[in-house]
Amino acid sequence: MSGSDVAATVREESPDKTPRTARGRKTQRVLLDAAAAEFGEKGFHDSSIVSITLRAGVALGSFYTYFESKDALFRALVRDMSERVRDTVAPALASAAGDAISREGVAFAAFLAFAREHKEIYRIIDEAEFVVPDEWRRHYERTAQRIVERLREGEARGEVTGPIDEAHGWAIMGMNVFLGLRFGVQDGTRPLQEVAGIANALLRRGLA
Amino acid sequence: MSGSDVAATVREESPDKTPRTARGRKTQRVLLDAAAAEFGEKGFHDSSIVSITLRAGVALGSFYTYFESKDALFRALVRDMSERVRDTVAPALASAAGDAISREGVAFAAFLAFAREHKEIYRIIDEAEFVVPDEWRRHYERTAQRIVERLREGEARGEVTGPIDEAHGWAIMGMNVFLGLRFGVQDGTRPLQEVAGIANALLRRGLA
DNA sequence: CTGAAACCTGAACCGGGTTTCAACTTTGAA
DNA sequence: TTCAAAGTTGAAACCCGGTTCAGGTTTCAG
Repeated sequence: MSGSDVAATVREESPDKTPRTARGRKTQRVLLDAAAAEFGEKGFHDSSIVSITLRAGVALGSFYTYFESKDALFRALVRDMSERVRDTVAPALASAAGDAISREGVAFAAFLAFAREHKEIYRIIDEAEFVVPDEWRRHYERTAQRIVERLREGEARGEVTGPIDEAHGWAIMGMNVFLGLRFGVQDGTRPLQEVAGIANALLRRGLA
Repeated sequence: MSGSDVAATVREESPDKTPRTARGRKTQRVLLDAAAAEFGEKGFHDSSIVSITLRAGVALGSFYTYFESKDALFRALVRDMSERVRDTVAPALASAAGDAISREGVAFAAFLAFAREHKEIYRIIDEAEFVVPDEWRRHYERTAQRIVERLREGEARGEVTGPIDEAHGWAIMGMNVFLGLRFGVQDGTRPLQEVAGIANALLRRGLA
């Protein structure tokens, strides 16, 4: 997350908490990174602000200079993660050739690689369902929407058979998420292309 | 969950807590039901044992006659939910005709209907990822395994093109779970058959 | 009918974690 | 250089909820 993104996210929640100096921005950044590590390891409820500030090498009280509460921190973090996933998949997609379906394969492969590298980020978004449901919803709605848009472009080019529905977005996203969980987070050893290949064949031709 | 199932689940965790009399079994049942409602509404961490016992109309201390801890209760509940889902899908499948793929459609439709009727159960299983990860894993591994087995039977009958992989199970399960979330829990108004139809067409022929 | 086991009760214990706050230090614009 | 604003600090107030426990009540096998 860029500094300005953090600021924007925080401003929405609590206008006064935005850092005014370079020193302040640095401290907020350190807290955010420490929080990502902590939440990724222990989950939301077993993480404590004491432990996060300890990890960040900052006094307990300083936390409340930049975040209104533990929830607000988690919210900012989820927003950050969501953007990171998007910003990882987008460039992979930009440089990819092929039809709409093989492009979905590229997107999934990029996501899977990302999940393997950032298991903690993956987990944070999942837990958002219970901690900050609106932020969680926002993430998945946008992700599904992006899939639908890509498929509709493919539909316009005659690469996929329409009509493309919102349900297609959610179905493919669900596929990707669960495969990412199984072969990204739980088991990171299976060749990435093997999994992506199976998923893409399913998407292209179905099982019949 | 039948009484014996509860007993079995609890026995694994804490042999002494099994109720010995009819009165005891009734109290445990009341607690379990109150807990399901409470967890479904508030999630694990915003639910309290005080509130659960209040809801159940039972003294706080009685809780510990039947459950070792809040976690143990949640564990028993997850097991219960998992079994209920399985026991709802199985009979629908048993009386279904058609090839392996349309049978998956039947299974999904049954699941979706179930999700609409028991949103709280759905949510409990989701949160298990963070509260009782082993129980959560058990649930999804078994669910995926069942899908794989059904597809392999279809493969043997030449109804689907193999080889069927573990990844197929997770992909289809992910699809079902996310569609269940979107069109079962979030939006319960869209015609069930419409969603099931889209999912099944995707599964059968893909998008190309 | 009887008494030991099972069950019920809720006040109190207890640990942990979030949040506040008042005193102190650093920053940076004028 | 100066000083008001921004940032830092950590002890402690405060709150909450899981768990325990000792004493009373009910059940049911013998």
